[in-house]
This record gives sequence, structure tokens and C-alpha cells, in this order.
Amino acid sequence: MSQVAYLPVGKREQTKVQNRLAILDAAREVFGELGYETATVRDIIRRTGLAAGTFYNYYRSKEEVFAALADDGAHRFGPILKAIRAQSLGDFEAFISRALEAYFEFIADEHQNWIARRPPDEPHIHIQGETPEMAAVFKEVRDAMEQAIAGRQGPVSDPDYMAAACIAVAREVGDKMLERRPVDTKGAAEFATAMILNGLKGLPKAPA
Amino acid sequence: MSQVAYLPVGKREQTKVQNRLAILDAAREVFGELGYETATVRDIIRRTGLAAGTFYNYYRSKEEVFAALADDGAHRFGPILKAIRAQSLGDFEAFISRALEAYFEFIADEHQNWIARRPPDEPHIHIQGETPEMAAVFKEVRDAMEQAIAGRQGPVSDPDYMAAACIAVAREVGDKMLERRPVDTKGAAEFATAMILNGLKGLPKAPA
Amino acid sequence: MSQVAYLPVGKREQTKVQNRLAILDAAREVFGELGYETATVRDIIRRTGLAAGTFYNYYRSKEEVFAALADDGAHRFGPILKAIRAQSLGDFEAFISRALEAYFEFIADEHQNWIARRPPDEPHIHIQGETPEMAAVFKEVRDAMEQAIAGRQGPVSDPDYMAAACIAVAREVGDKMLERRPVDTKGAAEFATAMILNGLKGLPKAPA
Amino acid sequence: MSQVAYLPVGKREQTKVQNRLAILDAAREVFGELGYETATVRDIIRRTGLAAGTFYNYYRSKEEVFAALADDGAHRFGPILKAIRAQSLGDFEAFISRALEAYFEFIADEHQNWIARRPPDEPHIHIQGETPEMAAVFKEVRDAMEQAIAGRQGPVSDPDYMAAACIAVAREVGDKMLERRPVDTKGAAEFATAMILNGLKGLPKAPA
DNA sequence: GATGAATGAGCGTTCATTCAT
DNA sequence: TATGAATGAACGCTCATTCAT
Repeated sequence: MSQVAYLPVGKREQTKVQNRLAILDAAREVFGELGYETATVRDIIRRTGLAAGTFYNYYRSKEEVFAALADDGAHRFGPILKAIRAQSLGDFEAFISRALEAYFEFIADEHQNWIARRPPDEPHIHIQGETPEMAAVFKEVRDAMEQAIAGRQGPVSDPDYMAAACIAVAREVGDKMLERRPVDTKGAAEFATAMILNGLKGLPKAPA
Repeated sequence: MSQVAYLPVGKREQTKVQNRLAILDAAREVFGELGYETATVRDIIRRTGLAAGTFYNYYRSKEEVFAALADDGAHRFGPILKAIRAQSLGDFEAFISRALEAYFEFIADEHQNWIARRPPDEPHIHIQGETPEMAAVFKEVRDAMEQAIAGRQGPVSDPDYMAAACIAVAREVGDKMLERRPVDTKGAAEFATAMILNGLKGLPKAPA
Repeated sequence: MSQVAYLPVGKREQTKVQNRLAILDAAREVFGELGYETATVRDIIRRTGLAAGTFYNYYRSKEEVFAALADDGAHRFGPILKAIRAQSLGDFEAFISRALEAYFEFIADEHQNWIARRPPDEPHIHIQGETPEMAAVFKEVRDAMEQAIAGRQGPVSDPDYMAAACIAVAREVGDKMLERRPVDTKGAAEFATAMILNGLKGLPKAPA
Repeated sequence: MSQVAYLPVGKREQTKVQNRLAILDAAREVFGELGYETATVRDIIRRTGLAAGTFYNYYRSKEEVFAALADDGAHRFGPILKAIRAQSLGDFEAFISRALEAYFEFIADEHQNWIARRPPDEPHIHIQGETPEMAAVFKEVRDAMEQAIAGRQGPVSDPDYMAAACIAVAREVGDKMLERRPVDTKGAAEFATAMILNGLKGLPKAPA
């Protein structure tokens, strides 16, 4: 009967956080499989096994779950990126390199958890899009890169295009990376860094 | 009833192709305005003035019209790209440069027609995502680049990543380009080419 | 094959008007049994046997069916009341008497149709409120009475109270009348007229 | 834990009656603001601050709270009406006059309390329909009138219609009265009495 | 082939009500 | 008893799709 509790331990609290997590997990899956637009609130609740109305005890809309998921990603990745920024003051290339590596590691990790949680009997659920977490982290990287590019000393040819191009490379290479086994974040980061800084002509002609 | 024609272009065939075109036009508009996900078959047929059922005499679903639209773009762009390939045999850089320019010109043109067709009293219909044609042409470019990269003499570090990166830059810069006034396809092509070939460090420090 | 048609006779048109009528009939019933607030669109369509979506091919909302029903009643009763007004110019008592009689006849008729249409195997569906038609007709009578009272020569003690009182008597006596068998519109009209004009003390002490 | 009380008014009982009152108060407000149909159990419990389930420890449904509220009104008004009946034995006109006055005073009072309880910053919450108390008191008056009418010496033309008519006048004039400022219960009672006893023709031609 | 009303699954959401705590 | 999350039926409504005309 006595109870030393650091966290809420009543059965009620327990099922509450379980449900919340179940909804978040289901939402992550559904967004990943169907994409944000196609996903429906009912898809999410169906996957939890909960009753329809229960969803609304936790979130008011699809948008809100999505935001919660994205926030989560941003909160986990934000500090990492901040540290990188601090370490790379003035060294643009170092920043690019480290930020890309951190980004690739993060999405690889997410993806891993994602895959792991899936029951093995549904072999070919293709992932249609990013999870909200990945999207959020991507946005963080984009912002950081845009600032880094804008802040570079010396006039720049076209910062807007530059940021767009860098970001595009990061995202696309990231997606490809996730499709490979084993997932090689180091390799992807090296490639993306080289590509962004020096272009195709700067890439090593022979694979490592 | 009367029929003076050497080719089977009777009234029946005429309205058939007219309807098909009407549906395609309407679909193009709707996809542009609403985006693929948000657009509904109803939106499309509403705009044609045709009956709901008529749609299904031509296409079986939203997906299918989209594909048809994309095919159309691909058919128009295919020959252009083929010619470029023929002209640039062995000269990878030239191919990249010309293909990008052709791509940017094509999408700028599409976009222009799009804008022009709109009645001037609805000033701010923002185009949601790419049109199907852009998507298709983009796919063509991707294929060509992949082949060009794969076919480059000498071993390459990672053709898959390379193609992905090039393609990503092309797409992203293309999108940005369309947002600017005036639409500068030359400038975009120059930037993308330089970025792809030499990376950020190879870009001119000062704007032209 | 030849067809002399004064009204739309295609099967399509036929079922269309049938459905419209079915919906109106069902709505009338549902409003009568459940009252406007409690009635739902689904109650209405359920009773028609049509599919859920079909309702919306005819009316956009509960409000709209209600309005259609009410309009119908008003259109049928409007001319009658107008004629009475014209006949009774300057003779307030005559107007009251005739208007009440017309009102009671109208609602008796409505109620009769109503009852007749019901399948006899549901013995005790209590009518919760007026049908929209009755409500509309009632409103017409109210307006007419208010004008008549306001327009009476000589200053009046309190036209607002007077109209409210007359109207209240008409409605309440009307409701009671409908509960009796046989429905005696003449008797109800006589009573209401006497009551309104002369009060309890003016009523004959013995029933006719 | 400590309990110094001669009557069983422990904490338990106190909160029990408090909760019951809280629910009744909230219900009164909600019915007044939203009307009976529109009001939901949720609206009521939300306003009490109690938990959803607690409601069902006291009442089984919206209907039941409504009835309780009505009972309350009836219990407060019942004795008043009884006294009037006793005072007016045999004098029908006196009974009508006094009962109406008591009725109007009661509903004015109810309405006043209602208005007064409202926070002054929400100036225009219109009261939707009658409060349950008014409905109940109204019912008492109806019963009394029916008995009085039925018990009048001499045969009566139609006691059922008569009661309905009187009651209708009382209700309608009462409603109008509440809409006016200042609320004039005397005036309303005078009007209603005159109208009921002598009809329109018996009303004074000029306002007082 | 064109038509357009009918269909019914499905969506987002609310609500009365239950019941483990 | 009070609590408040869970429940699931029901609502209004839209949509892709069918099919008799």
C-alpha cells in the first residue's frame, strides 16, 4: 500500500500515458505510411484499438497530433544543433559537415525505431513520407543552414538558391541513405558535405 | 449525320477528344490550385461542366488523370531531352548544363501558361505543389542524369547519391525560380549547373 | 413512343419528384413527432428508405426542408387570408371571426392528412408539435391580427398585449380542437371568436 | 473526522446537498441560456466544476434535472396559489385576478433573480424559452384555473376550451411582460384579467 | 457515350453514459 | 461518493462510384 513514486503511478495515470503514447505511435505510423494529407484521424485511432471518442481526449485534431510529434523531434534535435552551431562559429564548412552528420544520424535513428516497432508480418508497407519528427528536424537544419549561408563573410551569389540547394541535397541523400542496408550515416554525411561544398567535380572518382 | 471526312473524325470522335481535353484541362487547373491530395474527382468534373458519370468514361480515378497529365508533359519534353543527350555525347558537363536549362525553361513555360489561363480577377491562387507535367518532366531529367552519371568514364564515388543530389538541386532551384519575378531560367540554370558541378565553394562570390 | 406530356414524365423525373415528396413527407412526420429541435436529418432520411447522401441532393439542411414545408403552408393559406382581409375591411369582428375559422379549418385539414398518411399499426405516436405548415400559417394569422388590432379606430389599451392574447387563444384552442373527435372547426371558431371579443363573461352559459 | 452535530449533517451530507444545489443552479442557467433542447448534460456539469460522472449520482438525465427544477418552482408557488384559492371561494373573478397577479409576480421574480445572477459583462444573453420553474408554476395555474372553471356554478359552454384559452392568455402576456422594462406585473395582471373576463371589447379604449 | 441522381462507406466530431480507481 | 477517461452510437456531411435512362 505504501508507495514511493517518482512518477504518477496510479492505474489511471498509467493508462493515460499509455494511451497518449499509443496514439502518438499510431499517428507516427499512419503519417509515415499514408502521408500527412491522406492520413485521417480515424486511421490513427483504428490502429490504437481505442474508441473513436478517446482520440479527442488527447488531441483535438490531426494537426495537433502532428504538431506534438514534430515538437518532440524538434526538442530532441534542437540542443544538438545548437551545440554544433556553437562549436563551428565562423567555420562554415565545419558547420555544414557536422550538421549534416547529426541530421543523418537523427533520421537514421528515428527510422530504426520505426522499423523495429513494426510487427514483422506486414512485410511491405512502404513509407510514403517523413515522420513528423523528421520533418521537424529537417526544418531545424534548413533554418540553421539558411542562417549560416546568409552570415557567411563576403557577398554571396544567391543565398536563397544556395540554401535551397543545400537543403535539397541533404534531404534527398538522407532519403536514399535510409533505403540502404546497412544504413551508413557517416558515408552519407561525407558525400553530402563534399557534394555541397565542391560539387560533382570535387567528389572522389573512386568509391572508398 | 452527313459525313465528309477522309479521316474518322465524326462528331462522335470530336466530342470524345474534346471531353478528354476538357477533363485534362480541368484536372490541370484543379491539381494546380488545390494540390494533388486535396483535389477531388468532383472538383474536376464540376469544372468541366460535364456530368459526373462522364468522367469515368475517360479515366478511372484521380490517379489516372494525373498520370495522363504527366504523360503529356513527358511526351512533350522527351524529344527535347533526347536531342540534348545526342548533342552532348561524352560531354557530361555540357549535358548537365543543357538539360538543366531545358528543364527550367519547360517548367517556366508550363507555369506561364498556367498563370495566363487564369481569369485576372482571382489574383492570388497560389499553386499548390507541382503540376503533373512538372513531375513527369522532372522524372525524365532524373532518368537522363542517372544514366549520364552512371555512364561517366572512370569509377564514380556513388552514382545513386550523385543522381539524387543533382536532381534535388534541380527541383528545388526550379521551384524557387518560379516564385521570382521575372522568371529567370538562364540564371537558374547557371546557378544549378555551377552548384552541381563545383559546389558552394565554386560559386562566384558576388552576384552578377 | 410518342408522348403527350404536360409534366415531366421520364422515369428519372418521376422518381425525382417522388423522392422530393418522400423527403417532405418524412420531414413533416418527423418534425411533428419529434419537434424541430429534436428531429435530425438522419431521422428524416431513415424514414424515406433512401440513402443518406440522397437527402443532400434535395435539401442542404434540416432548416431548408423545414423552410420548404413552411413555405408550402404559407403559400396555400396566404390567398385565403388575403381574401378574408379584403372582405372584412373595417369590420374588425368579422375579420377575427373569419380568420379564426379559416385557420382552424386549415390546421384541421393538415392534421387530417397527417393522420391519414400514417400506417395504422403505430398506434400511439404522439404529435409533439406543429408541423412546419401549421407554424407558418399561424404566423400569417398572427401578422394579420396584429395589423388588424393596430389599425383599429380609436386608441387601444395595449395592442401588443392584445395581439399576444388573441394569438395565444387561437393557438391553444386550435390544439385542443385537434385532440377531439370529431374535429369541430366551426365550434372552435365560434368559441375562440366569442372568447376573444367578449371574454369568459360573454360566453354562453350553456353549451349549444 | 470530528463531528459535533445533533443532526446528521456531516461533511458527507453537506457536500451532497451542495453538489445537488450546484447541479440545479448550473442546470437553471444552462436551460435559460441555451433552452431545453439545445442544453446538454455536459453543459451543465461543465458549469458545476464537478466531474462528469458525479452528475449521475444525482440525476439520471437532463429530463430529470429539469423536472427537479420544475418541482422546486412548484413547491414554492403551490402554497401561494392555495391561499388564493382559499380566499376566493366562490368568487371566480377574484380568483382569476389574484391568481394571475401571483403568477406574474412569481415569474417576474424568477426572471429578476436570473438576470441578477449573471455577470454584468455578458450583457445580452437572451433567455431561450421558459425556465423550468416558470413551466411548473404555469402548470399549477392551469390546474387551478381548470378546477375553478369546472366548478363555476351554472353550466359552462366548454370548460376545456375555456381553461386552455385563459391559460394561453396568461402565458403569452407573461412572456411579453418580461420583455418590457420596467417589468410591470400589476399592469399585466390587470390586462390579462380584463381580457379573460371581458375580451377585447371589454378592454378600456385608452391606455391608463 | 452522356447524364446526373442514388448509393453507402467513410469522415470528423459530440455526446450520454459507464466504471475502474 | 467523486472522479474523469473510455466508450461507441449517432450526427451532419462529402465523396467516389454506379447505373438506369
